[in-house]
Amino acid sequence: MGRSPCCEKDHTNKGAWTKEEDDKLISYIKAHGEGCWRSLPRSAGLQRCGKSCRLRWINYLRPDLKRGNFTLDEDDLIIKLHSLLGNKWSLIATRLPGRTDNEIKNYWNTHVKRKLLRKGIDPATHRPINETKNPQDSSESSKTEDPLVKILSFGPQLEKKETFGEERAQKGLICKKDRVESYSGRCLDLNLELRISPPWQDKLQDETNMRFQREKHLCTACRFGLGNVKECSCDNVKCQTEEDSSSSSYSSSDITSSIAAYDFLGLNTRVLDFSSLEMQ
DNA sequence: AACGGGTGCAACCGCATATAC
DNA sequence: AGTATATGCGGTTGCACCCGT
Repeated sequence: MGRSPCCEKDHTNKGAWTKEEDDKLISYIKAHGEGCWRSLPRSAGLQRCGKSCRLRWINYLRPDLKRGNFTLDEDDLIIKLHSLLGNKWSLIATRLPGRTDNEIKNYWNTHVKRKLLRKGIDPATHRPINETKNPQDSSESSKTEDPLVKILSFGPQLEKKETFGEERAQKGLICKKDRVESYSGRCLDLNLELRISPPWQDKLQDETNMRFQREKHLCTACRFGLGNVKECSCDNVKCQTEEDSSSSSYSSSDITSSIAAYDFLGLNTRVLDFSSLEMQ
């Protein structure tokens, strides 16, 4: 025998939460903290299943949630992160404090998708729509001169339900060399189920950290390496100059530029340095 | 004022993985 | 070791609201 059931499904409410239910949940979690969703409903006097309580708390009641419209910066970041991570909403949410995966997912489906389509970009592939229609042209498309397209096409499009580490390891496709080489390509071996290990190359780490500090002061377009194109909303000369010097390193195909590319996305390598991650 | 279509978002559903028994 | 539930995640749905006719 396994565990006992978490709740009696016959006696649970469904649908919209009432103010009273919200209050009960909030006061219970304030007193006892999050977790143990299984026993929470009964202890809190709620006729809901634990799963529903968890969802309500995480997506709506948590005090640290940032309500209101998404800012342009958040907008950009979501697009860039999605180009890297695909529909990994929870992962994307970790880079947007105060936003939940559900909120980002909804925002993506209702706003961002449409916005990208209007710009002629396929939201699924982050490539121009006419290019997406002809997938065998991928080698050609990588030669595009448009830096926006370059960056957007940089990340992998994750296949649904694919467990990168496991599947690729089984196929014998992954080794450290492969991972390093993939940085200069399309990051096909980006493994999201990794564990963190000490920095793999300190010098590189320092450089990217310094860069991150500098770029905190730049506009979004410049942070993403677009300072010398139309997308730059920053009229700061210093910003433009810095971008000029950095974009050259970005265009090279070595690993330094690739990791720098991640930093353009605000993915400070202290948090998301794939080079320092190991396969499970 | 009534109606219908479009939109946004909270909540549900089903699945994969982790974990307790 | 095997089984069943808990948890977490992404996809989908349903409803309230808005707006144009």
